Amino acid sequence: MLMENIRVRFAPSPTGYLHVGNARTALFNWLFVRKKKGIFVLRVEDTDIERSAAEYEHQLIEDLRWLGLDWDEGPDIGGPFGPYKQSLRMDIYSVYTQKLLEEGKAYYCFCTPEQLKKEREEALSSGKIPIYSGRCRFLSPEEAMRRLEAGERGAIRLKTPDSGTLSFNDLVRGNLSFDLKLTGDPILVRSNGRPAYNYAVVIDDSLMQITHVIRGEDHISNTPRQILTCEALSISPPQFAHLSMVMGKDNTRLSKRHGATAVAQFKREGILPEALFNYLALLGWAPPEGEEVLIKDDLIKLFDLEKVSRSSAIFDYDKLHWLNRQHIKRLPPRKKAEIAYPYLKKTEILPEVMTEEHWKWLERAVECFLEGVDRFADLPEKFALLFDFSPSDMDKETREILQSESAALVIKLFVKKISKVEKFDYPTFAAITQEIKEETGYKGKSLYHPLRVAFTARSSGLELDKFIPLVEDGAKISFPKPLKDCAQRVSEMLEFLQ
RNA sequence: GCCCCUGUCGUCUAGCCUGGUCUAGGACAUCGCCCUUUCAAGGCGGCAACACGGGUUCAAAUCCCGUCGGGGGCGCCA
Repeated sequence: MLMENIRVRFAPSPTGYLHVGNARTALFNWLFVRKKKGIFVLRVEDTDIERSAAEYEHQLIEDLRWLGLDWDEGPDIGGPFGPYKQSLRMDIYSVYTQKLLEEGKAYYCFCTPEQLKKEREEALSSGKIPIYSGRCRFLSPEEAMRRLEAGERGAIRLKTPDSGTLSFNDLVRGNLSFDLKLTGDPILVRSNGRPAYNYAVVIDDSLMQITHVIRGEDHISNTPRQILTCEALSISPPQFAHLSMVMGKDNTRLSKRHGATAVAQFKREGILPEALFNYLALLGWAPPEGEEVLIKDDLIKLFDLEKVSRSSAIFDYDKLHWLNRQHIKRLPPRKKAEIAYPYLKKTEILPEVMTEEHWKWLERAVECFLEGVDRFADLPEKFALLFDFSPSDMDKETREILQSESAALVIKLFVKKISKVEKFDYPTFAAITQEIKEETGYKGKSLYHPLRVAFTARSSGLELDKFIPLVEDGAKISFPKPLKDCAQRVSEMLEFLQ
């Protein structure tokens, strides 16, 4: 028997791709509940038919799973308190609505949206409180019935107190209190018969026995309304915890113009799910010990909802990238190659069908190039060092290296010597350069720099002890675009020079 | 306009509840040095913050008040 039966939920509406802000909310819920060994519920809030789409719902589930979250009850796996989609729960809500109407705790409102909008604007411009006037509150039930029967469509509102204070304890912010005269009668059911968000959540959370509601700060001012609804329904409200918002660099809500915001986008760029997971957990929370590179199990152990920051946090792409590098490093070589493959196949560096020989080579190549790479999507560009060798496209800096006094001689000698060797590898390279060094007296930069350029047509890149074996072995394997070996490269370079 | 939340290095934060141990700690970024046949990685080091103004106190980042800044909300959106 569990001492406390903690149940939390993540309740997104399928109106767009999963945003990192929402992902963080989901993650904090997950961390909290996994630590407490409770139940995580996924519920889809699709009461707004105009904006919801099935396509988004699938994407949402996929993104959540990719991030590494799992749930114990949800629309895709069912559970004892289903259905887990609000659009499938319409008849449930109406039972409660009937009850509230009968008890006189809710009433029909026939004001039109246009009328309400006008009133709101007038109130705002004259400095008054822009809340519902309560005009229909005093309509008798008989009058309401009459108008309904006459074909008028009405929304249903909750009758709320006109004065007093309502306060509740927020798990991250402490005691919060609100002046009830500033809270108008909220719409429970829209005139199209669909429940409004604030109403549906209350009923669903109660029926699904949710004990802790962990959500964004933008819901703080909804909370009094929801507690009032609980009271009308005679149910006890859950505990609340409101998380701060995620901002962009300019301290406005994180949006597309700041960079990637959708989980799927980070996935596409080659951010590891464990890195995004790790980063999101660090956004507004810090582990007590100081070590920040953490995996899920560590995070579950260390997480503490009450230690979550109350102020908003700016999303830092640099730190995400750093964490990504840290997590990439921890991956076994084969895994890195497998993740890298799609990115390289897409740019036609690697073939559709990979032999074991390809994989082995790729493992080595990826191991070399991944150093200092932020995301897997940056890899094709790095591989160009191997696959694109064109002396005619060299940049200014590279050409200058070739114009140094040592360059022509070193390359010429090298071509001569390499033509005599059976098998070229790094030790051979070392031997040849040693000979050139002795013959010409050139050493260090003046010796190696021209050779680097001769091999790569670039002034920087991999270290040659890594580059040479990779190219030599790669040249023996078939690729969509063949890999030239070193001998060929140097002679092409010499040709170009003359 | 009104209400609510929030304010420690450029950024994420530790410390704040339970004043002194804070000449404010860590991480990212940045800068410098080392390593190195370039770059990166790695190692070492530097720069850098208690929003402001009043109180309370022997003593305030920590407690109180005010100001200012930032965010959110005031929907038949969620």
